[in-house]
Amino acid sequence: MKVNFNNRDPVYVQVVRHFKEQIATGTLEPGQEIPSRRELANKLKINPNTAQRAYKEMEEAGLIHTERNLPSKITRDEKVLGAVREELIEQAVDSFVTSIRSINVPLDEIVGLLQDKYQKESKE
Amino acid sequence: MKVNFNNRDPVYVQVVRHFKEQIATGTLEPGQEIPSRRELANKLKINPNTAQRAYKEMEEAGLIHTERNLPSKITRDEKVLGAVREELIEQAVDSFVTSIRSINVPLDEIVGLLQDKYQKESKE
DNA sequence: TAAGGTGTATTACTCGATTGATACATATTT
DNA sequence: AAATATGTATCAATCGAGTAATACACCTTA
Repeated sequence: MKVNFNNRDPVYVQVVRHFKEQIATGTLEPGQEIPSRRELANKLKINPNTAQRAYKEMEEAGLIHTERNLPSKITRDEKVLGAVREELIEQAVDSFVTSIRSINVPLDEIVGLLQDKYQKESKE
Repeated sequence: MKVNFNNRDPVYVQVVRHFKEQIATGTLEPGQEIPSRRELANKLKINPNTAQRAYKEMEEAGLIHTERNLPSKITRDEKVLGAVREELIEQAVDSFVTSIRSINVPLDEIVGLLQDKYQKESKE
């Protein structure tokens, strides 16, 4: 468990994003248990309330379930789980298309740039 | 002159972005005069200081030049002008690649989505 | 000369999101 | 029963970006 925090976005947003990525890539599986609020807070060196806020968002989005004091679990709802990946992708594509179109960049040029950068520079 | 403001980003950032887009697409030409701070503020219904801040950013970036009280002008420095387009594109591509890669989306799938959306939905 | 436009600097305020402190009920465990 | 861990709710504090108020020097022009 490791999250590369940036200084722009709120911590709780980045935590949610991180879980969504884990779900989208299958690293987190349906029904899998996740750390408690306080445990997560310890690992990530963040305030427990911040962890709670992230979990609350995910709970409301139906991504996780919590019963009493038992460990929260990733939902088994395939529909919800599938939508996570689609949502992340659509969001990225939409925002990208908006940016690019306002500069009138030909599609060919874009695809070329993407191919260059996609596999490359996985490092840093 | 019309800027579609959103509620996320600071106004002065959006103003700068707007000018950069105009430059990148050639709508604003080298040496062309731009409105005074107060005039722009009137048109866009924003505070004159906000306009000033946007112009200051552009001045520091070398995008515009200001002499005394004369109307500010778009720079004639071709190097700077060309870099604007490249910067906008690179920024968009980088951010997109980062998003997409963390979800492990195959490049083929991406290109398909892009082709669908790029020409489409110019409306809304 | 007076008036009105310009760019610019300094300062203050606002305002809201984000984070943190604290408390409470429940459940489990020892 | 006591202790500890859990989820949750409420409230307070912070804190900094963004915006605004104001003033000043300059120039042009009427």
